[in-house]
Amino acid sequence: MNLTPLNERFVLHFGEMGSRWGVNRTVGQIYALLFISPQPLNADDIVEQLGMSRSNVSIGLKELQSWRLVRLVHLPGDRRDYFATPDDVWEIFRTLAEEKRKREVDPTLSLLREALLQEPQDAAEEHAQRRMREMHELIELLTTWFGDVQRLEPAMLERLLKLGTQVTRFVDAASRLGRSKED
Amino acid sequence: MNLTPLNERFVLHFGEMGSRWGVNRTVGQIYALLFISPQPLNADDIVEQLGMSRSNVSIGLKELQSWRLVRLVHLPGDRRDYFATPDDVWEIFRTLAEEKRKREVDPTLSLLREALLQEPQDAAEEHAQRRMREMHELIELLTTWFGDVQRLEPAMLERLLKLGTQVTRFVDAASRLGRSKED
DNA sequence: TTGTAATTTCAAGAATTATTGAAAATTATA
DNA sequence: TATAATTTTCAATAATTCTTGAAATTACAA
Repeated sequence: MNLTPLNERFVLHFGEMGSRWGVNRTVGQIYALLFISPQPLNADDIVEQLGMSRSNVSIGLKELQSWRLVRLVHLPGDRRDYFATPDDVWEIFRTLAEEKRKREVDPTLSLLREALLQEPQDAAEEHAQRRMREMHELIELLTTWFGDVQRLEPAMLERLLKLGTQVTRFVDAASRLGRSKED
Repeated sequence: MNLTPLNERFVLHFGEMGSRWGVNRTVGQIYALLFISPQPLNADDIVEQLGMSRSNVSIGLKELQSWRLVRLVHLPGDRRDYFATPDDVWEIFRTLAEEKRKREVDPTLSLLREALLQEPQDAAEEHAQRRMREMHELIELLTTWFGDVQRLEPAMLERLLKLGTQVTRFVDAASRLGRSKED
């Protein structure tokens, strides 16, 4: 691996964590390398710096593109494909959250919705369906909230986050004024 | 698999999704079964209903306990171990979030903190460190916020979520009054 | 077009992870 | 303490996923 100790450490860490995040080691490493790189890299740059096969890099880049975590860029007078991560870490977070929802949450929501339409056949199924309803309501609430909040300007989102639990004061006030959206 | 079609569907889905959540198929299935079960189940119940080996169930239950997603219970006059998921889905969500943070976020925060203490050796490292700082700040902000909010009463949390982006009104108001915690 | 550079696909082997039955260990209680 | 019930561990193998070099495909420039 052709990196300074500091950068190697970072890249290796992302490789290791990759498996916990649902991508393999090489995908994690490629992402990490692109994230800290001062300029876009082409596949051969990545091969050279990470010491993995060209085909592996090709597959890994495809995977990262499918997550919309790296974008393809072209440099003038060079026909090779270059890759870069978005500059704005808020945008990265948003993309990651959207993709995770699409892959890890939405299929479950669909299944639950479908299951809740069935007529329970006995007491056990009735109980199971009640549990599924609880799960569905929670996930629905969380994802709806997240989808709404995510659409805020990064600056507003940042302020909201920094405010933290202080917002509860306002939530209390809103409740007293009967202004909360539901219930 | 010894389940009604409705329940089997649910259990199989969790098995499939398991790999995306970072657990294997059997762990996902065991969790799903316990989640919808009207009463706690022992290992042999699980073996019978899911048709997997006793040892696999033992390993899967250990894994779920390490996630604090199932708890061990004992029935009077029965020495076998029974297992159940918490009743409150909010509690389940909270546990899941805490464990995910511990396993998937905290190690990265540590690494970033350590990397940011190093003296950059050249321009490239300086840029890399700047990127790591951006990442660190974002993750720190998100996890701190989440940790705070998570400690709220479920009822308050639910109200907050249902309010959604409406809170931004109050955030605006707070800013105008110079009351926001920082900056 | 044709030739070359660049990228992707593929099939094989390597590595990792999951699953199992059998044996061992643990636990409760007679 | 001995026994029987229960749970865990382990080592073998099955299944899956990853990695690779070579071949095929695609994109582009002359």
